[in-house]
Amino acid sequence: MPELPEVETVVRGLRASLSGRSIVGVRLGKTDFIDDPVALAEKLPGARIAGVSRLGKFVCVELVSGTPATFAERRVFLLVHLGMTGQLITRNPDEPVAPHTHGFFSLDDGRELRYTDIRRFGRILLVPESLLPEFRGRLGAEPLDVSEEEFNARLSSRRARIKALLLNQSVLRGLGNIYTDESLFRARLHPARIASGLTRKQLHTLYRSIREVLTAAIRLRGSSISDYVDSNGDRGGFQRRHRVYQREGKPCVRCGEKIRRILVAGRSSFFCPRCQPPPRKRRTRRPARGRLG
DNA sequence: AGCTCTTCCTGAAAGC
DNA sequence: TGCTTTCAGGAAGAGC
Repeated sequence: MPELPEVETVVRGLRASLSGRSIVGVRLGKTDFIDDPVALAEKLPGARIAGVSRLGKFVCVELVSGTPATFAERRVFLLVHLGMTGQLITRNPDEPVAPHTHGFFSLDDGRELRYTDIRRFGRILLVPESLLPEFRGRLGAEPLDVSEEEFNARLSSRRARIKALLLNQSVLRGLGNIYTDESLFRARLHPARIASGLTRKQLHTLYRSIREVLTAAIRLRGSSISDYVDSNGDRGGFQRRHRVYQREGKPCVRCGEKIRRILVAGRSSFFCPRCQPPPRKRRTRRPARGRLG
């Protein structure tokens, strides 16, 4: 499932191959995951791709229509969220089309950018330049850009479980199930720990761990555990470095204890019960047994 | 504020 | 073997 490192890898590939190209045509299949398919088909043809960047888990394609010298210039951003199984790949039109390909964006050099998404949990939307700040504002901080001070401020007063907060895109944008589990393992923090109960030092370690995990994962071009491939259709390599994710029952690389899986915030959460000790059980007030308890 | 539950969707895996 | 059921999961929305 594409998280920050996977999306970053896709973005780097697209930036290299799409920058300066123009979109000359749009063909769509199923459109239930597209906010406004009509607008997409109307506004994209003729637009020049001025840049490709990443906004959390969104691929952000900057499009410019019209001639720069005229008032007709319009800058819009094509935002693509890959969901669980989304793929953005550049192909030649004569190459075979993968099943579940629902978007074809023809380019002026003869190639096409294809969007494939088996489960259609992805999302495609167009955001005009004027509304981009608002869109960005609804998302949290970039995990690799956020300062340690802001990171602390966003977590230290929250009473939710740390895993739920790390997954929440309005707290930090870009982390998903794989990288929260891997970061928490490296920080030796149990996923169900309450954020406000963490010490300064634990938050510091977590901050560092997230950076280290994401940086290493980007270096290996992401994790391919199911459908993820980059913009060339190539798999990533970080799945070989997972220390807890999908390793239930296997020995902890640090202490040998069996990795466990529990549900936290409705998500499978993998952790080492020895390296990441569970939080103290919440005191449940029970009626006093005797007269004075 | 933050929890659980539900919905979307498909294919893999488990169950029978 | 083959059909049916279950499950996974990012995000949003409902309801508590």
